[in-house]
Amino acid sequence: MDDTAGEIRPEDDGKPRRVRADAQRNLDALLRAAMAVFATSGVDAPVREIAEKAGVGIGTVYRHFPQRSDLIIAVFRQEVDACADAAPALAAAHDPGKALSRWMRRYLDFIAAKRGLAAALHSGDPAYEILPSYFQKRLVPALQSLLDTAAAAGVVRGGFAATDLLRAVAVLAAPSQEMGPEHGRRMVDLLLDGLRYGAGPSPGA
Amino acid sequence: MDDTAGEIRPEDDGKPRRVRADAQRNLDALLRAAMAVFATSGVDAPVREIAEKAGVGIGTVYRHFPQRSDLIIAVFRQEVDACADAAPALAAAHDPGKALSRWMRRYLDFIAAKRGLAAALHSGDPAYEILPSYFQKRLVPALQSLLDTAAAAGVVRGGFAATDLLRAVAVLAAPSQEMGPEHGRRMVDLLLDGLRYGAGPSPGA
DNA sequence: CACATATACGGAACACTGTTCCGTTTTTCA
DNA sequence: TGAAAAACGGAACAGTGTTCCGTATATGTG
Repeated sequence: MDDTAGEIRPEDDGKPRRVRADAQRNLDALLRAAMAVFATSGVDAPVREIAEKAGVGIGTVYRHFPQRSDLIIAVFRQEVDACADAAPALAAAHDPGKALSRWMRRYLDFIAAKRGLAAALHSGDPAYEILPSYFQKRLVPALQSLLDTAAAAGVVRGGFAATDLLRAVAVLAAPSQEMGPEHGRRMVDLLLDGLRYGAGPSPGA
Repeated sequence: MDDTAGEIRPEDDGKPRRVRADAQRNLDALLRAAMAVFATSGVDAPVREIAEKAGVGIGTVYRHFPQRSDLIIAVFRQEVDACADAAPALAAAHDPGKALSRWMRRYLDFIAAKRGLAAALHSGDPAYEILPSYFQKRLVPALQSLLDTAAAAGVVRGGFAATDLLRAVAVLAAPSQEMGPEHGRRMVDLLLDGLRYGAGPSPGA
């Protein structure tokens, strides 16, 4: 609600000193390093590896993220934000149908990269309990606006809930068997074709 | 294929010495202790805790199960076997409809107790790759025979794949939100009611 | 029954985690 | 310029899984 993207600062009030430049720089480096390491080695990667890749000491990691889960959560939120923010950008750059399909691909890639994170989410650790709601809060409006715009333009059917679509893709992207990434893409394309079926300029009948 | 239940011995060939009694006793105690601890604390419980509960040293655990995952796999296989073996037992003790519904409840309880294990399965550790196929190999025939018997008796519709039902229950039992165990039971009952709908002695029309 | 030996046991020791702590360094601002 | 606040770095701690080997014991034989 208060920090959606960009630099992260706790407060901007009448405090005399502002956040030190090196602190902000290290925080950014940490988030970037963590994102890369999590994508490569999963969320169980050692903290020391992330610290080394970011070029900082271990103490610095724990200064910014008191618990290991705080770092995971920060990366997750940042990636959710990036995915959500992609929606208006795509809507401005493409026609409604293309914007919708491109965003779905974007979302699919996001989910597919979150293998290990899904396991962490359901691990029972209460630290992660806030993530699903954040996921919904940011992504549902993003997709809903794309859906509404596309429906208004007559390229897809209206009246379809963004939540259902998000959940469907998330489940489809799960690698239960050794089905490659092709599978997820085909299923998402199929879902979109389903939305296009029966679309028309006038929503009624 | 070779050891379905009961005592576990690697070979029974012409070897002069048979398995030492204390070894077998400790192995049984370990499996029992591991099952209890996994159910209580999840599959991430410390090995030392299991060793202590079984009344053996840590070295003994690793003598029987060289890797931590071997112990998890052994417990899992044992519980899958128990669930699969319950099918013919229930079929012999109850009428087809009752046997089917009781087994589904039994299976639901099995799945519901495996929270942490599901996370381990999808952790990418190749040691667990054999488990899903074992799961299918043992459980699909068990449920299929119950389904066929019930269909032949006319209490449920025929032509329903056991695999789909197993997967559906496994997904429904997953605690994505904070829905209690009641939710899983209601959904399973609903699935069974669905199977009963339109059932009759003659499958055609 | 006594004994020799393969077998199994137990737990100290090792390697590697996440996390805490505090002396040192750097940045900020008067 | 200088002092204080802020942040840094990494040694040290606590708790994992795993290995190793001296010790204890069950087994089969004379």
